[in-house]
Amino acid sequence: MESQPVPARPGRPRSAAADAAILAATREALVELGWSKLTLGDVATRAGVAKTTLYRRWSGKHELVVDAVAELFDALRLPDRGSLAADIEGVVLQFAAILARPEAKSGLMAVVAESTRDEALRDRIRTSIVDRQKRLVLEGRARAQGRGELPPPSGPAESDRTADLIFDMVAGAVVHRTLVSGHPADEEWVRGFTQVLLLGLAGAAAAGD
Amino acid sequence: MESQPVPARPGRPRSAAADAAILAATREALVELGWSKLTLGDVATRAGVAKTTLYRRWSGKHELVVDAVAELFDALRLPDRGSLAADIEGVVLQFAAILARPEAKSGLMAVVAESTRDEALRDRIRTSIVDRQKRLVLEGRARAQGRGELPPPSGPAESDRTADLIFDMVAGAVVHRTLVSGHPADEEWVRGFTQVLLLGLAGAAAAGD
Amino acid sequence: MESQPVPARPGRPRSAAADAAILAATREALVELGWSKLTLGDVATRAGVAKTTLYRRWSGKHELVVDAVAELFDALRLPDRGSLAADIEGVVLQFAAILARPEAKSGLMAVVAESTRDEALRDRIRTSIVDRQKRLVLEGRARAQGRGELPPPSGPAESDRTADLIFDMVAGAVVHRTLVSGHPADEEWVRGFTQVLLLGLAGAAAAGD
Amino acid sequence: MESQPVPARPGRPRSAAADAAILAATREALVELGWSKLTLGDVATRAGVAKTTLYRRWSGKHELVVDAVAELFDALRLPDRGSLAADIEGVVLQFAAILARPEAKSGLMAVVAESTRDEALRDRIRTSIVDRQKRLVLEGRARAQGRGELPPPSGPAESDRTADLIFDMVAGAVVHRTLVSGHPADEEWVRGFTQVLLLGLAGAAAAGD
DNA sequence: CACTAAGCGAGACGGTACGTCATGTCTTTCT
DNA sequence: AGAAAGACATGACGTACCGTCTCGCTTAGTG
Repeated sequence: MESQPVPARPGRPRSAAADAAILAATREALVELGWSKLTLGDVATRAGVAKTTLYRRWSGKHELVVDAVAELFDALRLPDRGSLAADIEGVVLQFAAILARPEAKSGLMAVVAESTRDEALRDRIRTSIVDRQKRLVLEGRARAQGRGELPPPSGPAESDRTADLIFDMVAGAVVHRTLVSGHPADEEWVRGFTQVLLLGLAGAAAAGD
Repeated sequence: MESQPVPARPGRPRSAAADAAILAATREALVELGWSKLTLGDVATRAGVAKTTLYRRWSGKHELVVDAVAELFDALRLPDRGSLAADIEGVVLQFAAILARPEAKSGLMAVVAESTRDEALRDRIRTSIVDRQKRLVLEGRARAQGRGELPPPSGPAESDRTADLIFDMVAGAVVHRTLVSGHPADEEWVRGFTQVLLLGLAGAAAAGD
Repeated sequence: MESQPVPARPGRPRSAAADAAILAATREALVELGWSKLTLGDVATRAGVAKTTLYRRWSGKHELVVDAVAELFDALRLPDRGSLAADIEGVVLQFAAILARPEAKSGLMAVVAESTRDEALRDRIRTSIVDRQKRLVLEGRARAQGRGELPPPSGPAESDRTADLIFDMVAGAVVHRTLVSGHPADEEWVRGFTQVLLLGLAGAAAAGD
Repeated sequence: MESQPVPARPGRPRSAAADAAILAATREALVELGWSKLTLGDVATRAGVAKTTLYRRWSGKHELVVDAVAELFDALRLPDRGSLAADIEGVVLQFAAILARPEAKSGLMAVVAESTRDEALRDRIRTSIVDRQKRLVLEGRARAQGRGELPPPSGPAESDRTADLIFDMVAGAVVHRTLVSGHPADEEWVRGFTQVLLLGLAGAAAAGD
């Protein structure tokens, strides 16, 4: 029985090790050089790979950096600290810690900038990074509902709109604080921010009745 | 009064018209080409100016774009719509409208990205754009205090911290909504966002007593 | 007689058809693309053969083209037109006709150029092309001696030196006329050239006594 | 009075030193590397010049090498050795000496090879090298006519045809001897060749009456 | 009214990275 | 073991832009 749908194409298969080496080299170069001085030739050299191998897999600097940065955010976990507020503070602190790393901040804003003129890149960012982390908002809400901190789910449309708003507010505030204002998103700041967010959402939910 | 007649350096004075032409050409090129394809040679040509003239005034692409984009945000005004919520909604909508323009979003994110590795650029952004618009938060709060919607000013430290938080939350959420999530920051969204923000701030103020 | 049944090496024997297909494809590519734009990948594709197959038989572009071009010159025949002058004119015209073909001129000069720095290639050219066609000079002289147009053979050293000179003069003049001067080596030119050559050789033989 | 018709174009003028340095570097690279391993990047480096500067003046490797090699042949002089035969031997020996230099032989055949498919290159070779050296044939004949070794000039058409034939025979034979047969065109060979050529021409002239 | 000093348009210059292409080798699977 | 397919390391290609420079010319103030 041919249970695996592997096409078994002719010719030498692509090296799986090369992909990993390239993404790691990309992050390394981002740390050392930053976005604007990162060159694909240099990444290829660091990865011990030819430039052609790199171009065979990615169409350019932007696509490559999206993939390299996306892996960083996969480390995010929703901690169970006993209360909704504490859970949120925990995940926001993790998010802030990732954003504080040079390989994340330098590359992330640059691809967002480019994505304003490149539909395909925008989709790639949304698929690889944004939508993938929205799970945290949904998990957190579900857990809070289980604890009785939030009312049980209402209509899905309302749900989605609120989840999107939460995501934009959390990610936006942390990014702006870190990259634009240039101050660290430390515990104190996160506590204040979370308080405002949760009280505001609670108030809006009450008013929305 | 500006009584001083300028140091009066020897030699031919710099053309004032050139500066304006260059900044306008920069915005035009941002609209047509976006950040990454904008070249200083092209900007110079559009402005009817030699490349040397451009380099005599700005040290590079990043500095030039900061100045070109900064002018856009100077059009922001705090409208008097009768209530704090309405005032905020008004100014957020203006902000969203500017961010929706291609010359703003493409350039702004790019210089922010670069500023993560360039202290001087970070300062220039803060000076020319961020701090300059923080006036809107302060004006809005003062007006609301005059109306009695907010309690009179307490200590300055507390003040600043809250003003910074508000600024990060507003700017961050609108930027993230517009550029990352890719949805328009329209009236409905702004109303929901403002409601959460104000209720959250009020609740936090009450809790903070 | 070739009675030996070949060493009979283990494994799949090499395809004989492949060799012919590759040489034909090489000439075809020379016609269409010329030497400098001919690529081995393209030749392999045209021949319906993998690049590896090609490299198993030839060590590179130069060697391959030598073999492809050498076959063209094997078509040269010494015609029997009744007199030495007419015989020479006949063979020179054939030579000129081959040199006029694009697959010959483009490739031939290129390998000669490369052979100035590559001893092995120089030998290959001499073996496969030059020495092989020197037979025409020897045949022609023998036939003329049979007819009594030339005196019977003298010492072998003298012979060889004269044969070499004739070959250099004939091949050189035709090549230079065709490729450098860019004019056709037509009947009129060949008649004039042959006349000078034969009268010169006769005079030199008389003076050399 | 504006006697010099110098247009005085705007902008920085091209560096004359760069041209000379590039051509010298090209010859140096031809000696060390030969045609096929010569790269324009390397030439630029040797000349202490940017690749762009090189491409601003020449459209590619072939054009550049034509100019670099052409300068070599400008050193040819028609010596006055007292007789036509001696004069010819002298100039042929000079020609052979130049062709024996690696920077000449490697490059010359390569550009001739390429010129079979490139009309512009063919013209450039003819203009810069071939036609320029045809002067030697004409000078030599004029001098011999002055000495009474040759009859005074007849019709110009006949003249040109004979001059072309002489040029093709001399250049062709020396090139073929040197590059293809791979033997040096030394004094002995040149004497033999010149004898055949002159006796042949004399005989043909007599027969052509 | 010359003289000086800087600004200015034009375009050449030394660099650096780009993204593509060809070379010759290798690693697959199939014959 | 040969062959087809195609990935791979290497390195040159020709182009584009960067930021600097060197021209000749213009436009002020100053002596």
